[in-house]
Amino acid sequence: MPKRRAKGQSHPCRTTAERNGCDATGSRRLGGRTRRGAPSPRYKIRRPAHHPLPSCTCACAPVRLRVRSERLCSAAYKLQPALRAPRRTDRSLARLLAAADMGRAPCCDKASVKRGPWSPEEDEQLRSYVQRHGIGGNWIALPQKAGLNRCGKSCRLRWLNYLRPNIKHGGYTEQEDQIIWSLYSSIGSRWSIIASKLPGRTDNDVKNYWNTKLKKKAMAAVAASAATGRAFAAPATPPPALSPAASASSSVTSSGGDVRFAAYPPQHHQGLTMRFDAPAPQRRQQHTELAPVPPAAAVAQLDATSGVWARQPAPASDAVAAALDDVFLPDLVGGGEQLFPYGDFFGGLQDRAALELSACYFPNMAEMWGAAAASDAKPQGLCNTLT
DNA sequence: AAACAGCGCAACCGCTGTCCT
DNA sequence: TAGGACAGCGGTTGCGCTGTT
Repeated sequence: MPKRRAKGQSHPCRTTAERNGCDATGSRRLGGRTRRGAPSPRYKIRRPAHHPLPSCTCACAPVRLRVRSERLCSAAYKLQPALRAPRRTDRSLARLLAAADMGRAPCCDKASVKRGPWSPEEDEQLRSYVQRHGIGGNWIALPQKAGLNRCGKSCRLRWLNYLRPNIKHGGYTEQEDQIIWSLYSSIGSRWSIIASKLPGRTDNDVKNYWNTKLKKKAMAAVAASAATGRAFAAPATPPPALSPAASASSSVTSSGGDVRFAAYPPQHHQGLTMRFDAPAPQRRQQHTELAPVPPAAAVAQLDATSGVWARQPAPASDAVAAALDDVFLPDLVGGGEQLFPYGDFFGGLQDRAALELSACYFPNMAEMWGAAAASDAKPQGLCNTLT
């Protein structure tokens, strides 16, 4: 049964008493409050205006953007200051301008297609069609062929996130928690990459899981460690060896990944910076030429006696930190100024544990970005096999 | 019994990347 | 080089469920 009721469709029962009595499961069903209009906390976190690049002389000064056209840039800014946003390109600006000029072309006629929750019948219709014919390389055309009165994007989403075989829902293990936690701290909210390391999980599911549960768990752990004055402790359960699939993807350039797992976990880490609400790093195109990054083993050493992560000698540590900044923060940190205010509430501590764990999956950062580039952030078994 | 409040998560929205002409 | 078309991604929304008052 779909959980959601279609927009504008009132509940079949009138009174609360009736509602309470109409639950098919037999349990009480009370209240039901919508939070319409209440902005989510994340919504309030807006990226600040960007700083101008010396090379950009236009009024907009779209920083660190790949916009070369002053004409497009100025036109866009005059039209809508909000267009002053990261990752703009000439191409995207031109498209935005065109959309503003003529009205955005919808991907489908939203008035005539069904929206909202999927019925079991629709699910079966889509499932059987895809199993018989595949996607056919065109989601837009699929609904018509399958006899579904749905938008192609909606069909795609439903299939990838729900109907696709071997999808897992809920029941996250400690190991999965650690993987998500570690990768998030390293690469930010690149959910498709993170999900690709978790067989059966979708990016949407991982994202929801992080936002609703794991983030709180992580924050509570960090807060607890801060309150006790002890260094932050990572999740207790060590990740076992990589799954065959993950191992295969990782073993190409990794000779030490699984070995490093054997040394996990550090019981106490000297400082950890979890970048909650961190902006996603710039996309892979900007990382095709990577800064030289030392192997992960050089990042930190676990003191077997004390269980404490020992700092490297200052020069090496600085070099590592600088290299990592090059990889992760090329557009966020510049001239000693941090543009996005994230992670500060953890006291500006340095993360080593997260790097350690993520290094198990991506023994070095070059491999990680290489994997991202190779997969184009496509989760395993998703679009690659369907489109 | 009823109302309130918090949460989970499916679905949507808007944008970017890529391919092609 | 410009632009159309489509896939994919990450952020956000909002409905239903459930515990509490």
